[in-house]
Amino acid sequence: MPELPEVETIRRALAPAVEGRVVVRMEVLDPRWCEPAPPQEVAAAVEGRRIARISRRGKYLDWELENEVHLVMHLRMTGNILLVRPEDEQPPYVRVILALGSGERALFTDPRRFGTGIVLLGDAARDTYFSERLGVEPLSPDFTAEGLKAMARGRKQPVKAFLLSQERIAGVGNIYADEALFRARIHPQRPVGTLTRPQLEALREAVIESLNAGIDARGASIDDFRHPDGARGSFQDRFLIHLREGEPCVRCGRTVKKMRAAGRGTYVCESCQPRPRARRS
DNA sequence: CGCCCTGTTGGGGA
DNA sequence: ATCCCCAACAGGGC
Repeated sequence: MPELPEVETIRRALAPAVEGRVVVRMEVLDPRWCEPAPPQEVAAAVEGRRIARISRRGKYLDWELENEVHLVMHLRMTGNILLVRPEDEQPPYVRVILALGSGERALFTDPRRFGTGIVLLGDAARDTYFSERLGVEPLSPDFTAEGLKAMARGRKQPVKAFLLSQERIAGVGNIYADEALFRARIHPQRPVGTLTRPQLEALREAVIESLNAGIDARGASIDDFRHPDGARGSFQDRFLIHLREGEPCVRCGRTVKKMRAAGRGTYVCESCQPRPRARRS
């Protein structure tokens, strides 16, 4: 579930509920979560600190605590944050517990245990961590056609792999990449360097539209995060192309195909998104 | 019932 | 750069 829109949804729901509160205690139940740092070291850096702000960069969630202590989380594929009251039943797959006082706790749940967390001391350390891994925020004014053009120039890399590379554009995952390519009518295996200026502009707009559609699809109420299935809305309803193998394309009616691109399952309408032919860059 | 495949992520090695 | 495998688990198909 966590691509940029899902993490942003969690951030919006969580922020008003936890900002200003103190992390009374932190329990890391799965040591792998913060590897290689020892869980008690992570807990010690966090405990007793007030939560100043919940922010997001790419698919990372940043708990900004007082004194520039950052608890940076990545939910990977199945991670989620739940806010539970004392009387609530403990949901399954809890990996980390943040006790916020008065019995309320924020839980990091994750069936597959791919999710991770790290403590970064100082805003500069946080900035470095992100800038080493993440490129432009697609929903920011920095995401321009000129920038896209510069990044794409001369590259033979398939456009889908390009969209998925977090070091270039931060936060676009498998589903939204398919969605954006469908909206822009571009085939996933098209070498990114061969895209025309109008196509790059269409792609830029399609990325933004797809991400916003994901964010808007759901009201980010904190109540969504008070039970185990919180914020996991019906998935396929929000997407025009993803998980539609064998079904008619919503635009032309031809059958949606499933293929492999950039190592991931990829859905495409070969009529709306014609296969690349010429091999130039 | 059991085996095999797939997957919303990213990192590492060939 | 690029492909493949891996992490750990659930769910579906056969």
